[in-house]
Amino acid sequence: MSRPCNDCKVRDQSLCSSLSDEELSSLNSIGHNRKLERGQTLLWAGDEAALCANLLEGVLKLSATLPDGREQIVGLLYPADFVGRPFSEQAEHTVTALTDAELCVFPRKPFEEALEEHSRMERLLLRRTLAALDEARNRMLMLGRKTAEEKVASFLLDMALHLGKPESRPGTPVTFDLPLTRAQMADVLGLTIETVSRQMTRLKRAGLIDLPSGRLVTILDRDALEERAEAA
Amino acid sequence: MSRPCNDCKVRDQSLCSSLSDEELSSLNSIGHNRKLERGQTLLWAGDEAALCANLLEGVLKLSATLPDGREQIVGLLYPADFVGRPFSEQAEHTVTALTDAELCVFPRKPFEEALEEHSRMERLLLRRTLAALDEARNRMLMLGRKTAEEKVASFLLDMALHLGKPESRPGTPVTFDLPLTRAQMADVLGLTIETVSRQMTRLKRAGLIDLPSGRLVTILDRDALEERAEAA
DNA sequence: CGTCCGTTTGAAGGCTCTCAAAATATGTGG
DNA sequence: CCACATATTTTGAGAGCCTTCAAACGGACG
Repeated sequence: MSRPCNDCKVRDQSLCSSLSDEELSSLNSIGHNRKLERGQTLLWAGDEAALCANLLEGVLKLSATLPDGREQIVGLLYPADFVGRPFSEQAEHTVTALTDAELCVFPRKPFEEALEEHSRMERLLLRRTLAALDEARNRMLMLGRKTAEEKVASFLLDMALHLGKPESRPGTPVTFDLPLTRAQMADVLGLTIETVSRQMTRLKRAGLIDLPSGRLVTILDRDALEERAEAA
Repeated sequence: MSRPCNDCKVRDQSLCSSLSDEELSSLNSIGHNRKLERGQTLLWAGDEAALCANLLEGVLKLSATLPDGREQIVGLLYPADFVGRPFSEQAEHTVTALTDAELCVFPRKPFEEALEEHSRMERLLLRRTLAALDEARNRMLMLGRKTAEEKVASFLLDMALHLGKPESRPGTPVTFDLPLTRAQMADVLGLTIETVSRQMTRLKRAGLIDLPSGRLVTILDRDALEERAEAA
């Protein structure tokens, strides 16, 4: 058995938060720790969906592709998020690490049994799946109806929520390190690299954000950014 | 109590298919039949999510809007589909009838209790929600990365699947009556009315489809349409 | 210090949108 | 059942946003 769950970084945020310590140790016996390097793929769309997991650390992307190679990132996963597709023989989307990452991995079949055995966990997964569905649908609005500037602004605000320091005072600048390249941002937003880059410099020149170096982003004027995110 | 479930059009396709006859009658006691006219809205985004339902007949749209009125249809619901958002105080998306429709409606709170009581139904809802999530994400690929022609071709194939006669011989033309206006198609595909219309006539002139009258569509060459749906 | 990868910037083109009007379908009242 | 009014769809012309193609710039790493 791998490392005891007491040390787990996401013990009380992941699906496992629904389990008692005893239940947890039985689940733990079928799971094991796994690390991914940036760029490494955990599951390929079309392949057997062999496993499920809790993400402990890092950021993953979920992506879909067309036969000619065009790619769309259809979801981003953060620590404590659930990974995988129970009850499906085949993975529908590809799961790849955007940063070095760490997971608690379960073979799918035994995990499905654990779900049926631990109804509180099943219930929590249902709630999370419903929330993920709402989120995916909201992202459809962004993809179908927002302009390039609105898309980039929305994306930056979303990243700030996930990566920014917890609750700095409103009005205070927030800084974070983007885990995505421009190409990956483009694949999230349904744009091209060049368009993303141009919109970033536009926002910078407008004084709404700063790009100090590398992939660092500082949000200087959150309110103005929010306005541009949905053309009030 | 409303009409007995034995007459139900979707008794063994809806969520209820997971219930025994006795279980069903207890659920039935909290549900009632409701009809919607074309254009009528069942739930408004932002309002209290007061109810859940099984769709018995007709087609519904799920939509999201931006403050300035731009709209995106984020999902279509067909008979036997589940409607609503359990465990959420607020509806995230607006639900509106595209055709006259009939539902079996449950107040949300009692329905949530029924879910917890009938674990097979809860499990089935989980599976359906996971499938809906996969579908929503695939639609993100369409919105973000497909051209107008590919979007329209994909849409027509999708409609044929849902509305076409069950399993006509491959190669045989399929005809169906679109439940959506051009404007609604545009809102599904993230395009404008005019672009949708132009792509439809292009496909017609190319001999892949026919538009006999009104909203009737005939798919003449399914294979060719599939090729244009994802630019092989 | 040179190479490689990612980012930025520029110029031109094309796909889709916008604006506009004609054509067709739908619906209503007489 | 027809005539009119309304809504929807089609078609056209032009503009604009984003893409494509290309090159310069910058940072990381050997």
